Amino acid sequence: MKLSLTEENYLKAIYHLSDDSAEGVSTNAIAEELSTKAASVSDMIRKLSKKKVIDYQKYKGVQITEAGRKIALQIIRKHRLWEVFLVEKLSFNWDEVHDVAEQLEHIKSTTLISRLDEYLGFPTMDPHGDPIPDENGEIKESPQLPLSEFSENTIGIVVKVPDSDPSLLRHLDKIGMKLGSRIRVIEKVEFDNSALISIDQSKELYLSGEIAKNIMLAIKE
Amino acid sequence: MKLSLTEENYLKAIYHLSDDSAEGVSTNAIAEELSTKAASVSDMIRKLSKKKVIDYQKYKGVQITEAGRKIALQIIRKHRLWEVFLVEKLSFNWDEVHDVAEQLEHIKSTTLISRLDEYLGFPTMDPHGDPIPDENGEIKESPQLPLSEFSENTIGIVVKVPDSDPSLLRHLDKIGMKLGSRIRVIEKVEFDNSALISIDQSKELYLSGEIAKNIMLAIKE
DNA sequence: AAAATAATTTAGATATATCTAAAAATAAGT
DNA sequence: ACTTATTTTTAGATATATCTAAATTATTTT
Repeated sequence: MKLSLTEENYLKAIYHLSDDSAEGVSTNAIAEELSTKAASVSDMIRKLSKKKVIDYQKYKGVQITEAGRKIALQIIRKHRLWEVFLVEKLSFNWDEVHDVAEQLEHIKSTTLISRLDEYLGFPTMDPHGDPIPDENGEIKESPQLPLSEFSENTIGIVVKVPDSDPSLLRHLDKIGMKLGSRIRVIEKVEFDNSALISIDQSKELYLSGEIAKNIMLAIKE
Repeated sequence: MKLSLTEENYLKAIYHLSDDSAEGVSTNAIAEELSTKAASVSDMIRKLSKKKVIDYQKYKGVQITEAGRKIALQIIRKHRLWEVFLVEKLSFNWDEVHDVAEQLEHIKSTTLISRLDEYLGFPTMDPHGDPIPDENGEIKESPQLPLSEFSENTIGIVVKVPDSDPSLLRHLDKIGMKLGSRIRVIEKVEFDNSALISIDQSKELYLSGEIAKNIMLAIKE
């Protein structure tokens, strides 16, 4: 199955939006996600439907097919492997990699991506903690909870932060919180849902409830 | 200056064809190079001319401008740096890298390319021995001659082979001749212009005049 | 230098990806 | 259930990149 760059981006958007609800994905939601107009989405939907990567009935929203899901996962695999490369090998900060990875994910070469995977030591998650699907599209997710729901005196490893908000990523970078950081919740403040935490057994600071809700931790202890 | 992927490919083709002669580059030559039709080239030429990356008068062929040359050299820089990456880091054979590099060269990010350059140790030539332009488009070329013109008992380092012919590249790979190989011309055969050579002070073999003409060596001794 | 040949450009089509504005279908409010 | 509002689709345009066929310009041959 050969898809154009644009078709790949649509399919990826539809895959991501499918996670949010079991319902079909609406035309407007896709338009919003891709910063385009509903009319353009309608056109593309018909094309993708003809290629059997989505199911579609007029006015009923779309659902990704198994074939489409496989393709989307391979694009996501490439995106995340390139992100690991950029951060680990080229010393990018994890808040700088998204735009470049967005381009690199469309490079066509199965040899390239399997060699890259090997070169990086077969990583299982990208620098934001998102899991990297394998060649068959399988994902191994570890059990995780938002920091805000951790109780006092428990420890977790940062495994996921939203990669969509640069200002949050910059802030986390500033306080020294990264993927893999060991977080201990020392004290929870009832009044504003903030929490006193320690990062990597050294720095202690208060984290607002708003931020805590966005940090996913793998349960450690 | 922002160019589309297609515009970049046209400009690169025009740059390469400009080397061959001091004359302007003909429409047909560009069409041939890009496996397209003269009519399409005519259209694109007008576009590139409007963007001031080439000079053009109807029916008179095109000449690349200084601005165009700078852009072409940056694309070539990216192409060759990626080739080094593929061969040195991902263990590609040097006859496998062209198609992938052809895609990677269009990734837009100055940070990416300067970090990649640093990561690779600021290489001066790609795996085929072609020089890598610096950020300013400067090229440092070392003095070189085809193997066929070396006299008996002289030594040279393989610095360049045509990257356009996979069958030649595969053959060179098979006989163990690579970029950087130390070649000694032991004996020249007058009858067919072949030559007895040694590769890296070990393997000895006869090389046809046809192949010898295509191997560029830097003069060593 | 006129005729033949080759190269190049234009005119008109097609395919992709997008848009705005209008029409049609669905969902929501009373 | 009927009107209103929202969502989605269609119709018609625009821009890019391509093509074929015809017209035009340049070059070569005799």
